[in-house]
Amino acid sequence: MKRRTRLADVAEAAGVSQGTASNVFAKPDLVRPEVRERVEEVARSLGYHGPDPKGRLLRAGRVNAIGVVVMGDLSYFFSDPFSRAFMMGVAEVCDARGAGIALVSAVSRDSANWGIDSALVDGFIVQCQEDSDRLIELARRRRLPFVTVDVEAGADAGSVVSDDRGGARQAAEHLLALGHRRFAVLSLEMTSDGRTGLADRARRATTRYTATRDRLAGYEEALTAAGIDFDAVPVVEAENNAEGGAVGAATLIEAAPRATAVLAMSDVLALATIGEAQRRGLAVPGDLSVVGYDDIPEAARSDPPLTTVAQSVIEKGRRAARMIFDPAASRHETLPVSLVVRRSTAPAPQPR
Amino acid sequence: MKRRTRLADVAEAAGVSQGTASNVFAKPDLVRPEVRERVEEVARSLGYHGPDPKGRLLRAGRVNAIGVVVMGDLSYFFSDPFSRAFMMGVAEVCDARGAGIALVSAVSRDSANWGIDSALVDGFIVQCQEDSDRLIELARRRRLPFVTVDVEAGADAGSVVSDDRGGARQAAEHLLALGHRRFAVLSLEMTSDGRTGLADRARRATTRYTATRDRLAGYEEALTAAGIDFDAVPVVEAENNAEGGAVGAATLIEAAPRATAVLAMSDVLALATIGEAQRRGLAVPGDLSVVGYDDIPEAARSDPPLTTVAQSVIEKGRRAARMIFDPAASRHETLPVSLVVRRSTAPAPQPR
DNA sequence: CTGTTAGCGCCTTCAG
DNA sequence: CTGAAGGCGCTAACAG
Repeated sequence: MKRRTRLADVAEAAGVSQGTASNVFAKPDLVRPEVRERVEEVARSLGYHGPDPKGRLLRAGRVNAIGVVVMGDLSYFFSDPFSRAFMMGVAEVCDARGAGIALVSAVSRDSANWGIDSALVDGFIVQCQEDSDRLIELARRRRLPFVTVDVEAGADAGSVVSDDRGGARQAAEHLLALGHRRFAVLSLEMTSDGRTGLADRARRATTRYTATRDRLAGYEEALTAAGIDFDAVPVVEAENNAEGGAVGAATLIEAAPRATAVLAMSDVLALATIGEAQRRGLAVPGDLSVVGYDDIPEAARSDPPLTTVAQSVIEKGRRAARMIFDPAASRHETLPVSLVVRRSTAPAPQPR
Repeated sequence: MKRRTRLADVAEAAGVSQGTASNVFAKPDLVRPEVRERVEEVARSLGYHGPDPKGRLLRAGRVNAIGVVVMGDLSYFFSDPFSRAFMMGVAEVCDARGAGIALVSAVSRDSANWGIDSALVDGFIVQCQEDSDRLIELARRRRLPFVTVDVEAGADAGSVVSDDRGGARQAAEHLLALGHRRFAVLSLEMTSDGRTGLADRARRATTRYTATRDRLAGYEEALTAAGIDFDAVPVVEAENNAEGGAVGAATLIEAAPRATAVLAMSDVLALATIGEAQRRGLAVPGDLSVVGYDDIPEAARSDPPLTTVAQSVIEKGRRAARMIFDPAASRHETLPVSLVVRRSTAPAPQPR
């Protein structure tokens, strides 16, 4: 036996037309019971177990699944807590619609691979870090609905972003309200060149990662409005993990020994800063106040618990998925953020 | 404009045959540069951005993606650490092959939904809980390669299981060696009826989930061998999440106030037990020793760090995925488990 | 109810 | 190198 049996074989063997055979499986009520049974009988004896979705697909045009394009490779994706929270939101919406989720890695260049070019899906959700992301271009080529996350991609795509600038501003305003005047910023990476350390104004102007850019802008806006010269505030770039944060925090504390407040662009960096400060005998928040960003679960359990800016990653996933399914829904959403005040911030110490 | 432009339209507009147009995109070297450029030019002006994978699929027959059938719904899947680890293994293999991953929810009943019947994939990995799983039957109908995880499905399917019974026995033997004699078991669910709470012998006899059944058998084997009447050991069934675990742990502690050792069938349940014990002023391991199962990452970071049975879930994922891609690979594998002793277990407190 | 017909979009022969 | 033709498996539309 060469070929897998298909619907036409069954139809022929049962002496009915292909259309009728199709109905036996897709719309059984339309077929007279005796005919139906004969066809089913023949199908069984031929080892045919129902129509192949591949054929149906071409006809129907819809896959009933959406593709989620992940940065980096698939196995990193499953190890990343943000992706996970995001996917919970996406999955919730897909569950409700009976849709599937296909994971698409961004690293594939070869068109033989399963990638944005070749994935069988009805639409894409693309997580990006830069406005001009190559992935957006690829997704656009597919002419399928797609939504970008954390980046605005233009009129043809939906987008879900969170109010990074506003969140950063709130963090800075909180510290200003506590009387702080001498700040330092521990920044996420600005672009993909792997550079870390003190970032001067020229370096900051090259920022391509939107989250970094917007949070920086938010800090600047608040401090400038309070009459502080932002160019005099040291900004240190660090890799967003515990080690990178410790290195960055050390650089920061040495560059700005008189600072009383640190604005950290992520909780991971903020927690590393607290650790480094304590190692050097600085009390948090007694000598140094620290504000983070993200509100990861660890933020509530640290010592002291971290004041931070909370964003709902799950909600981001929900909105993104909904945009794919509801073409009528709003195309661009900005999710609010909120400042969560815990105990890593306190009034500025009195100058002596 | 009614229809999306397709390859045939481009070919016609460019005055070449469809075959040539196809080659322009799939095998550019085969086509004379001047012709190629003209076709590309026409394609651009028509807004055609390359062949649609849907058409290719039917011809090629391969999707280049595997389906992972998850128990329960998709959003639960992303919240479960065990699934996450498993997927890291699967993803690693898929990355290496340039294959994609499609998530298929098991709950779908409607054939219009994306389910095992309709997913566009080249093979399935099915995580099951019961031998006679309905999912296995559905997967078999698709006539695609499939492998079952945690269950042996028969000759036509591969399978990857781990030595649950042996692992459970080791956990119990460890506690016995520490001198414990008064045990309690916090069990995973026994079947799909949603029931939780104390499970008597009759209830236990109805167990359909293989992991639950085998671990229970392992505990029983070890305790019985040590002369302990397993029927007198309270067994509480709980949902495998933080809330369910807390409820179950509370029930357990109340049902067996004198127990010195808890055998928990998952780390999630074990961690919940530790939390609940501490909330009630019981010291772990001073008053109560707790052993988990799985060795999820959180187990090493808990307070106290959890003694548990490690199974390499990542490896399970790797093996399962490899079986799909390599029809020649061994079809049935049993992965070993190992006891990881940390600090949630200690010698039994002296009876007073 | 049932049969016929005509594609869905593409790729791959096989001739030229 | 290029063109013509057939078919991958199925279903919707339309006649009987």
